[in-house]
Amino acid sequence: MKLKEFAKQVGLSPTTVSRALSGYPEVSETTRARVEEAAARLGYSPNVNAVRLKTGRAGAIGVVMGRAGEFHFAEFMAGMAERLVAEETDILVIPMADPNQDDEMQLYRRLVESRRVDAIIVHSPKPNDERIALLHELGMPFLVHGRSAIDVPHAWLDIDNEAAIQRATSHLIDLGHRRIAMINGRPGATYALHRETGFRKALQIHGIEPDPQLMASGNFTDELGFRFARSFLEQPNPPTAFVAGSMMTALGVYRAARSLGLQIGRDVSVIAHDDVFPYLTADNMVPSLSATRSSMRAAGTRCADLVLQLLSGRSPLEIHELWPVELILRESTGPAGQSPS
Amino acid sequence: MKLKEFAKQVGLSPTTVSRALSGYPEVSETTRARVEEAAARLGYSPNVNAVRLKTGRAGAIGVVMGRAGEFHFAEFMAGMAERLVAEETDILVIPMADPNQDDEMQLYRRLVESRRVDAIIVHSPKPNDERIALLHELGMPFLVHGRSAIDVPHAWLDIDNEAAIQRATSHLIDLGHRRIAMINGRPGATYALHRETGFRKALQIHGIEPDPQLMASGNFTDELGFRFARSFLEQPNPPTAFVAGSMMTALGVYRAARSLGLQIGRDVSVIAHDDVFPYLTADNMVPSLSATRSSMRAAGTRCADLVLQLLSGRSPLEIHELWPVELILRESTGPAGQSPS
DNA sequence: TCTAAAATTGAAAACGGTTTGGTTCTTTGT
DNA sequence: ACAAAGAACCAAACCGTTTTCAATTTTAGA
Repeated sequence: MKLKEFAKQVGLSPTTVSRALSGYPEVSETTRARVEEAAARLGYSPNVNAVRLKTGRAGAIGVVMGRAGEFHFAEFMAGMAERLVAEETDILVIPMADPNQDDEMQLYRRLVESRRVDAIIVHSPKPNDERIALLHELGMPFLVHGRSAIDVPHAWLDIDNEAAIQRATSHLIDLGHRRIAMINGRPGATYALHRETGFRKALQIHGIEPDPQLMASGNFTDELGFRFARSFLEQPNPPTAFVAGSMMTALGVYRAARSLGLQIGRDVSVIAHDDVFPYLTADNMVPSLSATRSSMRAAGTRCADLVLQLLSGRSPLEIHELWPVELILRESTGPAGQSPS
Repeated sequence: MKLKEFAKQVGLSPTTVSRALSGYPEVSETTRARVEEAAARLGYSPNVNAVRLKTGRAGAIGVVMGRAGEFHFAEFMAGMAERLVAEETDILVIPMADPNQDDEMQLYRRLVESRRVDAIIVHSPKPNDERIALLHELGMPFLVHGRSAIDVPHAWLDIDNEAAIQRATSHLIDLGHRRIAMINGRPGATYALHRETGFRKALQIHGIEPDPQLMASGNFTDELGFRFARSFLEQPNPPTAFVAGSMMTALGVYRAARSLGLQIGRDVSVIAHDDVFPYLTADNMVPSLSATRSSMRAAGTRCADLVLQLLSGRSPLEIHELWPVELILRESTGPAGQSPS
């Protein structure tokens, strides 16, 4: 059913019908009601592509998906979805071909030029992130999930990784731990740097020298969690506590400790960062996992919200949110005992 | 840069330019080369919205995302992305408001009417799935990931859940297990029914009566895995083996067994279904997990491929793929010993 | 060399809406 | 009662392509 046809049925001009449905004020309330009723009854809805062409709006927010099937991704998107379901806006997932640098820039460039999205969400930014510079230069509205030190105005939402890890580490130190290992996320991303800073600060405040032998980084997988933890624990002077980057990493750390006959919470303490997944909860691990916690889903919801604000004209300069992170203490952390021999 | 303007720059009519770029045969190769060079140099690319309006194509495949942040989802999408990155097709994620039945139908109806997607992928179908009937009725191309018994022609791709679980169960029986528990997925979905059938068949062939007290179903979370396994193991006549629906379920089962001092692979055997996640591998669990394995990512890639075929005219009736599932035996399965007292 | 057929190219009409710039019909103020 | 302002509506232009149909140029055949 096309507008022209529909308008004829209602006995009005296309102009008036269009205005009635779009909520313009210059149409009387009685006609508006009549039009809306008829639209519902006859099943008329404007052709999206025509609307988009005319208005220049794409009606979608773009999210570039990396190759590594990040398990955070689904949660974040579910969160976005929660906010966007009421709007006339969908989520466009853009696959990233290669982790190749140039290609990625090309991808963003083409995405902007193709006008398929009204805004873009940038994930895991680096301190000096080219994507941010590019999007700013191209004039595409965007929101950064995470933070960048780049000198370009941009909207962002991030969790306070530094404070979270500093607090977690301090807590371990307060428990008497002196040799603390850190398994961080992929190097390069700002969040990993922030976490490292938080870690180092906590050590420094308590006069502990960080040991590069106890610091590692890589993807958030149980595999790496295990490998790093195991190799640390097999060192001559092993750590008594771990700060782990993710739930999956923590699973690996648990496994490594167990494989060496160490009891978590007594022989070895563990704190991990928990993005809150419905299918794997820190509370349920054995022993339950102490964690710095921040809901990835909530972040998705809020990011969607902020992007909508951005699109309705709010300045990116006003949109900066730094979320505090909870520290939930459970059974995986305990006082440092005598080093197990 | 608009077509008209660009055409003028190249010294050709918009018609010819459009044809040159779309690969039509009636334009000479020399002009095509010239146009393509100029397009690259001047950075011209057609306005997507205009193209979509004119051609009626949306250039996107729709995937409806349920509320439960399924961890499978990201893998499947990553797989789709792998195939679609080369095409001019993106993935549109449509958030589902409520798990409410009517609402879901409304959602699909509106999605089709809005012409935002060229095709839809339907997940976790039920034997008599209304969505399939609706999409068929509305004439929207779609592919079902999973299977439905509904009497409506449709393209589908599924893994052989029944055979997989039957084989897994048979293997446990061969090892001497007689009391085998099953923790299945959400009731209602065909895949859960198929798995149950496979389970029952294996028992029946060996003359074992299925015990409803040892069968449960629910979301794929570690939480439910733990709860069900724990309650089963605490029964007077506990199971000696488990068939678990997912990796997360298996984590819960492991935990439950450990919490009761049972050793997996000796006191209790476990086989789970593994969708192959980069961040949590069956091989790395302790003890390593025997599993029925099928790559969710590969399914995503193939589904994307099949949808493209569908869109280029292949009949849905020809598109039926049933993937065999591997059974990988590892340490979590062993001969049934004497019942631990 | 001339003509019919084939290969290229272009002009203009869609595609289905939104929005500008009137036009007509009511109100309101005096 | 009359002009001016306001309310409600409409005709037509436009968004940026693709595609039909027709015109022009080349090529091939005799």
